Amino acid sequence: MAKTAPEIALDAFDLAILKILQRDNATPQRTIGEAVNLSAPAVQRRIKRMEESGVIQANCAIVDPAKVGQPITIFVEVEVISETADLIDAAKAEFSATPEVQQCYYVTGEADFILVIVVATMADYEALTRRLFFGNNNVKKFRTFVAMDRVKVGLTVRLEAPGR
Amino acid sequence: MAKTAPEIALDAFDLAILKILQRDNATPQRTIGEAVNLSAPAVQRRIKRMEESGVIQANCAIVDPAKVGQPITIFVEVEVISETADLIDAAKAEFSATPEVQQCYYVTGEADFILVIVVATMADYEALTRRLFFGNNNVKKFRTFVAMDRVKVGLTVRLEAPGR
DNA sequence: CTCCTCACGAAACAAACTTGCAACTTGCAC
DNA sequence: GTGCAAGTTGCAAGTTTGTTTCGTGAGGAG
Repeated sequence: MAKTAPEIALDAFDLAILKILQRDNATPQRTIGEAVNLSAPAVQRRIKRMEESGVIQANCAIVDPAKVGQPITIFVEVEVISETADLIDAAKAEFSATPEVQQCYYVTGEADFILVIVVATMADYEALTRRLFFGNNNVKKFRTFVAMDRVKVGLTVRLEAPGR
Repeated sequence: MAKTAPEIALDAFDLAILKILQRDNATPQRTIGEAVNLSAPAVQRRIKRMEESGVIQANCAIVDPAKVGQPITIFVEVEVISETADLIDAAKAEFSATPEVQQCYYVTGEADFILVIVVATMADYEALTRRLFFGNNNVKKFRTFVAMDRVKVGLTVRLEAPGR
């Protein structure tokens, strides 16, 4: 039921492998092996273990939104009226199910949710606000930030040096 | 120098392929071919074309930050004092070069930059604020939002249905 | 000291990717 | 309507890559 989470321990080899895969997971295992001084099978076993343990969550292609007709990235801070558990869960579910919502975080501070939204046109965004925010009685207010420049985009995680 | 951007046109096949790769780029081309009714070589050629044209920006492994000792995700809205081109560029460069900064956007609205930061401890974040914000004379103020729940995380882009 | 467990490396095996070629479809000029 | 040129497809062979198996050696417990 619960997803297998064996809480694996990672050594310097694993981190070095992750560092490479995080940048390009099409790198041949043999090449990785040469880079980290390990044989290809050893690399293969470690990758498999990290995938099974959830350290590697997914292997996916990163698509340029602008090249597929979705050039607008928007941040939204959402403030809700009532923070009861079921209302928050309902909001999480709705945001998660919306394909235009690329990322959704439940946060502390002056807002309750922060959304990253990718759309084709401002009209699309306007329609989305009607549905997600104005159509939701529990949304008190929301603030919009339109991205002019995607300076740095990725999900790359910092991997500390082996000596730890 | 300039990145090759042949501005390719995508048809329904390309979108269907992208949709699969966006979720799992380790899917065999043969399997993709069966799903979209194309032969494996045809799929391969389309993927290659999309990679060369920049539609597919990268192929990478998604690492769970919590599993590698970086359990804290933080949003920061940064407001600067002066918005001259060189100062903005300097800020972009500094944010980009900081490994803890996972994402950085230059935005319109009540803030100028929005950052997504991933760190191991709040002490690390505190040290980072000293360096990035208090140590930068051009930062007027910044607001911090700590993520309690990463409800939806990804860089998946919505791909409209073939009929277009 | 012996046994057990575990991780690594080398080689064989299986699978996937890549390339060349001929045939088909599409668009356009004549 | 006819013929040409460009692009795309599918098939098949060749090559690279990923995967499994087996044997070896390094700790750790009894």
